[in-house]
Amino acid sequence: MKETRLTDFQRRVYDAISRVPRGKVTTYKLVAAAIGCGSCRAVGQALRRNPFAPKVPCHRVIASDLTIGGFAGERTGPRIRSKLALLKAEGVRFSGGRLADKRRLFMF
DNA sequence: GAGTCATTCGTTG
DNA sequence: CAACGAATGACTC
Repeated sequence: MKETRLTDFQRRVYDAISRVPRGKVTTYKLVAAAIGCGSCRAVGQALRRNPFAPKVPCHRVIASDLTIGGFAGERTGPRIRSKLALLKAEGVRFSGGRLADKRRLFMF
């Protein structure tokens, strides 16, 4: 059991996503910019491990291209399907694997 | 210490 | 318009 897995960076990522209201989604780049990181990959890294799941709605984070991005460590597969279904259940509509309404994007 | 990653941007064909 | 490679920052083994 190691608690040291949480770094200052990860803490900011989870905090940023945690403040995203239900029915809205955010992008890796937005989160990265919100925490002050120049790399969007670092954000995905934190979500991929997601030690705070499901406390942290990592499924509310999509790519800046409005694409679904990834989920559960997979960029594609049945897990992504679940992510889409989950967002849809929250009021977020996706079309062709991309966010139908960018207005659902939550900006910090 | 090196490799990997759920990304993004820019350039080239 | 489409596709590929390079860049970047952090995490894990």
